[in-house]
Amino acid sequence: MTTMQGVQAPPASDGVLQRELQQRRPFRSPAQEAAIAMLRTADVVRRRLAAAVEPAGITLAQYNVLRVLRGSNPTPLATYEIAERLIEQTPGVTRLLDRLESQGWVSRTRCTEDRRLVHCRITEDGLALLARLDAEVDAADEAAVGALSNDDVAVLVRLLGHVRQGCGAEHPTADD
Amino acid sequence: MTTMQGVQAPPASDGVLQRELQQRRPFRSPAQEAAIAMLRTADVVRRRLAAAVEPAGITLAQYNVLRVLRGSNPTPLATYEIAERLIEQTPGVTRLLDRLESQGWVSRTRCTEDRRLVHCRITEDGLALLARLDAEVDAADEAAVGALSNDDVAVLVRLLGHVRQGCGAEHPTADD
DNA sequence: GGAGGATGCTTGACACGTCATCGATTCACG
DNA sequence: CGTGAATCGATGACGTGTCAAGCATCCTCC
Repeated sequence: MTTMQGVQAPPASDGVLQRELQQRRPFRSPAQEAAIAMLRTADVVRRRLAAAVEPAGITLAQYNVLRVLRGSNPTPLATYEIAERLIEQTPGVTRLLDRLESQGWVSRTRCTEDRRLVHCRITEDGLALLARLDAEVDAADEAAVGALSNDDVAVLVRLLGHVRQGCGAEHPTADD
Repeated sequence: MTTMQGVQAPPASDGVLQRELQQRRPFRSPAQEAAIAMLRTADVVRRRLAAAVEPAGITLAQYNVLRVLRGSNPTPLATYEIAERLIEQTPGVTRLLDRLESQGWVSRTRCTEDRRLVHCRITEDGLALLARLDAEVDAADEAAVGALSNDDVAVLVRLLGHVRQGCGAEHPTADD
């Protein structure tokens, strides 16, 4: 890219990250530093969210499915529609739903008009569960970005959007 | 207050219904939007990196272990030291090493001075594998953040660093 | 209306993340 | 010296991500 660094990556954040890491060598490029920062940060945020949700007996992946279903409630969603709306794409939605249904948070019925489809809805118990978790999750979100000003949050969201576009992946960012 | 919307209003006490309607909005808070953006973006980036690495027959997690070992080469690392330096913390390093060793990318030897430790080193074949993958991985990194200016990359890295600190998680992440 | 293809879901296989536990080894302290 | 705590690692169990294959159902086109 630019000529300013050969092997030496210019410190995007004055080398703080690098120093924490006890790295013997700097990042090969700013792009690499950014990619690693994104993966690590998301890992930390995911952990934080999972910790907020798991005391209730569900995993973060299950929670996200419930959020999607709450967002469409009372209209049911087909399994593939849930998959499309999840943060992390996965063909494993069927199994997530298996466990959610066995715990009573979700109900499934075979669609009569198109028997290939399975209509999924969140139950009253599921809604109550989410309502109980909202505060915890909001707190986790706030903890994650609380150190940032409103402007910084907006900038962060915008830059991340550019990154997603650059990776050529763009599907809706929906949940509730 | 909230604009009514005639979807089958359940007889809820005001708070409940209002909450439902609020959740029809895209995001409940800027913090939530940012958290979701981070998770989704990292997912996209991880996919891109995994695609760059898996044609060579290793997973992204295995690749990251090899990168850590290359970073310390020729000094061997104990298993727990590898775990500390991985991007995503995991107690499963033993199993990652099992597969890497069986494929010949890594060699392990029981430490003679402290028999609890297992010294792990990357093999010559492992180094060659990484050398072959460097270009692919660099390209993936560039693809991810290529849409951003250098200044934007620096801003992104800085903001992500603040988020990590806010989550109160600081552990090392080294790779090469 | 019947054949072929597309669609939606399920299942199986494997790797990984996560937690709990256990065995082996080392070290600190009495 | 010997006991007990701490450390390191392996292992088992469970949920999930990922790919591939299989099955039922629908649709299109002949």
